[in-house]
This record gives sequence, structure tokens and C-alpha cells, in this order.
Amino acid sequence: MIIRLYLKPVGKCRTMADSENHIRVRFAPSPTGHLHVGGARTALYNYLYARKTGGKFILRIEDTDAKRSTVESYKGIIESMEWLGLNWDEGPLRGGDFGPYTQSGRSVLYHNEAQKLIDGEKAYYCFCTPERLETMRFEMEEKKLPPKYDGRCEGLSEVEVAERLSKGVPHVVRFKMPHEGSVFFRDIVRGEFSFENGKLDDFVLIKSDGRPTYNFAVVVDDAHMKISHIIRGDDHLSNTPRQVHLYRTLGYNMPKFAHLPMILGSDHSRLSKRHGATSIAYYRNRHYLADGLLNYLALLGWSFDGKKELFTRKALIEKFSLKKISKNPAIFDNSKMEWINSEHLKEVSLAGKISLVQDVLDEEDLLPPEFDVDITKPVDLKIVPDREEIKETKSHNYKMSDKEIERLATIIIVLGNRLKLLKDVPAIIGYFYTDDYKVDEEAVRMHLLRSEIPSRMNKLADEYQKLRYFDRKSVEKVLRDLAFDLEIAAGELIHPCRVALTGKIVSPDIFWVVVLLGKDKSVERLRKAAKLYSVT
RNA sequence: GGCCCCUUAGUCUAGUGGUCAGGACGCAUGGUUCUCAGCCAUGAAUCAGGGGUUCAACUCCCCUAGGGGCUACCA
Repeated sequence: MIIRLYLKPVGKCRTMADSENHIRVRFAPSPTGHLHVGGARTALYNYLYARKTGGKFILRIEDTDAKRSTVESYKGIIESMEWLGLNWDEGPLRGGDFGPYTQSGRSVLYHNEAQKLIDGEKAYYCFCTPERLETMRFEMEEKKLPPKYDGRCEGLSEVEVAERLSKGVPHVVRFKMPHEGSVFFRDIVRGEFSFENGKLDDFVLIKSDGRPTYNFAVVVDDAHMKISHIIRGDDHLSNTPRQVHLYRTLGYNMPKFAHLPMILGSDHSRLSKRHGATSIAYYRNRHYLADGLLNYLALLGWSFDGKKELFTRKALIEKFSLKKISKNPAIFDNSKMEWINSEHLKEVSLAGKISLVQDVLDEEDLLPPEFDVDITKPVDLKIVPDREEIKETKSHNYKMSDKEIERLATIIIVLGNRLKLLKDVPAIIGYFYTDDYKVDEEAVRMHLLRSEIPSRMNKLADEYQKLRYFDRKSVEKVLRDLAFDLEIAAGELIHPCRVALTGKIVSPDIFWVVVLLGKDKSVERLRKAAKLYSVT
């Protein structure tokens, strides 16, 4: 026998209090729409990286576009972030040492920084009108030249500038881009980049409404908030050279960059409203599990070992690594997302499921139930979960009695993994709570519209009526005995019975359905079906 | 138009200068069963194309194509 001694590899030596402890990342959405899956994925990676490294996760709202920013979007983003459980350490509602965390509240800072650039002759005022810029751009395109600002206002004398300023001529502040040389930077997922300065133009720093542009505000804020790693969408890769210039000339410390591949719609185009489900709120309203969504989103652009795909939030934090981020854009695949969601739902405790399902029933007005059912006492399952546990999870509008909870618990157990998505709850168990359930015409045609069926249904109803103990075992025996007497296969009774009781062609175990519907309701529906379909 | 990025089955991905190119969703087939789901088993399906370099390329280089991004007083 060989005995091997495994020595735990000694982890990479990390000096305490080294740079690892200064990791600060941020998610910086602009409140111009809902939080969509792409943004959520970016937020997630930032969150994961912060949690993994013990760093700080900051939320900053980039509302520099006065026209497009709305408070509704702002609120929606916050709500979605909270629902996802992407808890930020600093930001709106939380505060922090580097606030305010909304750009509209930091204008003094931007102006001070812009002034420094102007004083150092690294930026200048520009009085060109939008009209002039447009014609200029048009002309340049005509000449097949890259459309860049021509630098006209750069040559303005101090006196001219002062004069126009005092007259209140609308103006912007532009960055003075060097014409020679190039910028270099390194990206954690893409590698090294070098970019010719000549390709860049004198972009605007401060708009004529006094607000900073995105490219200026991000840099100022990231630097002032001491952001160490900028993890953001790939769409900003081309902006990075401009920003690197700003870091350099303002004398800021350069952060590390990690540009994430984009998430695209099924037609390979940028994700937008027309792709339907793109907002986090959409999934929330449909009762998807936040952890399931997060798990799926994590996989869009990142993988652990190519094999393991199901992760709890904790596991995600543990396994996440910027180095394993892929370069290629990913397409959002709803069916896989739903699969992952169902896998997460499988892992939810019974008490948790009861609470979740109750929530959906509640919302669909299926509570309180239209009829009471007393399931025969010894139900062969003794699984009544702790009431306290259920209460803990959520506070519901309708308080279910112990009896009702017990029935719901049994329904959920009987459903088993047929319950994949919570949004389907009304469709798969609605008939347990209301008489107003949808009846599948096709199912009726297949199993009820035959002359011999009504009498069979009535006979079955009679037998059930007589039954003293309405438990699963007895209910099954009665049906099978009846089939035997009638000299037909049990299925000949089972299928019509299912349709009569549920209006559907598929359901959980039919005998459990009978029990959970209760004697009265089962007999009633059986008779009703017999009556309804007797005259053809 | 200019510049930048990306390219392994329908989709998300693993992967190495020599592999039967691995996993997952989805799809198909069979088994279990009262239906469905599940579970088990099986199967179809991939290195965008073309040139190099090399004994050998999916892997390295170049070109082409396709997709995406930036080129705004949007972010």
C-alpha cells in the first residue's frame, strides 16, 4: 500500500496590508434606462471581485446627461441592484468617504480639475457653435478625412477668451490632445494596447451646460474615489486612450483596466428593448431567482474550468477571477438561463419554496383559495415545515392557516422538479386554488369526448364519494379496482380523470391531485365533466 | 469612411504545436411511468475561409470575410 502525504500547497505569499487591501472597484451606470442584463453582469463582476479580494464595491450614478437622466431610472437601477443582492459598500443610500456618489453633485470638482488643465494650458475654451461643428464634420467627411475638431479656438488669445467669456458666449472646454506620439495601456483581459495620439481629437471636457462629459467625469471620479480596477464593458475600450491621457496630465495614479466582452441579442446586435427581456426588473417581476440570474450572467464571459456551471453566490465569489474572463461577445440565451434558474430552485428549502410559491399565488389573486380543502389527516408525508421558517422569508399579504400551509407544502412536494420556474405556478397548480382555471380544449377532445367516458366519470365519482379515508393509497385502489371491474386499463380512467380535475393533459401524480383537491372538489369536478360532455 | 476589438456545434464555454477537440443548455432516440417533469442511457452537431511557418496547426504569422465598438456638447 502506498501512502501519500499530501501537503497543502502554500498559498501565494501575500504580505498583509499590501495592495490587495486597497482594491476598490465600481459600477457606474447612467440613469437613462432600466438596469439591463449587460449592466448587471458588469456590476456582478465588480461585486465578485471586490468580495473575493476583500476590497470595496462602489456604486456611482453617472447622470451628466441632463436630457436623458431620469429619477425613475435612478430608482429602478437601485431597486434592481438591491434585488440582485449586489450590495455596494459606498454609494447612494449608503454614503461613504468619497461622496457624493452622484455626478450631478460633484460639479465643483470637475470645474476645479478643468481649471487646472486650462491654467496649465492642457485645455482651452471653445466657442464654436454646434452648427459650425456639424458643417466642419460634414466637410471633413467629404474630403474623406477622419472627422476631428480642427482646433480653431485653441489659437484664441487670452484677451479674446476673456472678452467672450464676459459676454457670456456659450462655450465648452476642450482637452488639448498632443498630435505626436502614442499612448500605451494594459488591459487585464485584452493585453497591451498602443494608440496613436494623432487619431484622437480635442474632445470636450465640460459641456456648454456646465456639466462634464463622460470621458472627463469618469476619470476625475475614478481617481478621486481611488478606484483601483476599472471593470467595465468593452464599449469603453476605444475611450480608454483618451482617458489615459487625462490620468497622465492630471497626475492621477493609473488604475488597472479590465474590459468585458459585450452581451448581445440573439441577432448578434447590441442588446436593446427590441430583444424583449433585457431588464432585470422583467426577471424580477416574473419571479426568477436573483441567484439563478446572477449565476447565468456570471457564465456570460467567464468560466471556472469549463465544466462546473452551477454556482451559489458564495461559490461565485470564491471562484471568480478576472484572468478567466473571455474576450468574445456572448449572446444571451434564455433557455439556458431558465435551466440554471430551475436548478437553483431545486436547491431552495421546502419552507423557502412555500414562501416563494405563496408569493406568486398571492400576486395572481389565487389567495385566499376559492374553496377549502381538508386533506385527510394522516397524509403519508410528514413534512410540515416550521412555520417560523416560512414567516421569516417573507411577509405576505395573505396569511395562510397551518392547514393551508400543510396543503401547499404537500402540493410542492408532489410537484417535485416539475416546478421549474415560479412564473409557471399559476398555470401548473392554479386548479388547486380556483375553479376558474384554464381548460385545454385539446385535452378534452383527447380524453373526455367519448360516449363511454361520462358514465365512467360518474362511477368514479360515486366510488370516491363513498370513500371514508381519502388518502392517496385508498384513492388509487378505488380507481384501479373500478378499472378492473370495468375491464379497462387503469389509464382509461386516469387520463379522463386528470382532464376533468385539472383541465390539463399533464399534472403531477393523479392520485395526489385527487387527494389534494379533496373529496368534495374531486367528486364535484368529476360529475361536472360527466355532465358537460355527456351529450355529444 | 477611419481606427480598435472579437471569431471553437444553434447558444455559453474548456483546450494544447501531435487530444477520439472536453463540458453545459438546447435538440433527437430509447428505458423507467398514469401524463408530464425528472432520472438513466445513447445520438446528431464545432475549430469562419484562404494562404503561409512547421515533420506536424484548432493552436503561431498574414490576408479575407463576418460581427461588435469608438469616431457626440450619449454614456
